[in-house]
Amino acid sequence: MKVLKYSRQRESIKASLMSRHDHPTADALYASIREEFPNISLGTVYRNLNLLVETGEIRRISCGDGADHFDANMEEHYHFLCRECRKIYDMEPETADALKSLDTAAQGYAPGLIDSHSVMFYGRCKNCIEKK
Amino acid sequence: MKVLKYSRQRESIKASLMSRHDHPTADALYASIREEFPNISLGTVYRNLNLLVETGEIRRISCGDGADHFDANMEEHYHFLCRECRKIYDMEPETADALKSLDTAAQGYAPGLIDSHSVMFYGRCKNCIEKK
DNA sequence: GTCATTGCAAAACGTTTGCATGAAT
DNA sequence: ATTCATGCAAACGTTTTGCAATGAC
Repeated sequence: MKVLKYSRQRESIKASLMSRHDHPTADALYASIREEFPNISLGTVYRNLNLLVETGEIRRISCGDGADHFDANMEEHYHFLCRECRKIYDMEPETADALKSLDTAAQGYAPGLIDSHSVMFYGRCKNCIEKK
Repeated sequence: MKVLKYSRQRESIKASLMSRHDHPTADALYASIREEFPNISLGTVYRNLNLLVETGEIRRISCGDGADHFDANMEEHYHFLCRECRKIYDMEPETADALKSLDTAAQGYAPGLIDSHSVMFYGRCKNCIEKK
């Protein structure tokens, strides 16, 4: 098994992601990392994001809008993509019941092993509804 | 607003998708349509799949495995992607409660308007768990 | 006749990879 | 000294697009 070596680029990528409250794409993250590391390459950003996902330090959000998004918040929560403004919202389950039901619904498919951190919802957000 | 004209290619794409129980990608669908329309182009398949999604006749499944998948089953159900075998399963909510809780959890974000047909779950399926 | 749809090829997009160089252990 | 990580550029797979020709209405 491969042993990770320290790299300041990887640290910076993780730190940058942790400091954000949005859910940036690799490219958006690349743009902000460049302020600190003007020579960093996009390939390095992708490679390290993949590593960080593998080690469970960050999470990948594939919402189907073309590019993957990333999130350093590893607490149990869902994501909601507004199909109108394309913004991704964090979505905490309102009640323990909601969570429990999700797990129940999942039992038949992957008993005890569902990765419920990755549930994706789609719709139209409050903001967009009110603007109409 | 654009008015759709009849096209046998579009009909065939929809019919082909309706006849399948899996969740094919555009490319997989293209391969099977080619048996009936040897000259159809991949661009046409993509264009029509997009049209059919817009009109609500079929559904797009973006599970983050590289390519979008499509589904002609418009009944309320979720999808589950096994991260090991990469198969997509249909996932009927086990109980009305599970569904209700999902809707409840969604109220704060898109009251009454969440597209709950598109909830995606991720994990490891029973088959893959048993094989270990 | 008008305008949507097609096939084709090229381009666009997000992401991965090969390789020679550099950094960490 | 070994082996992982980097920057760069090229390649990859998926999807979109421009265009002239065809088909639906």
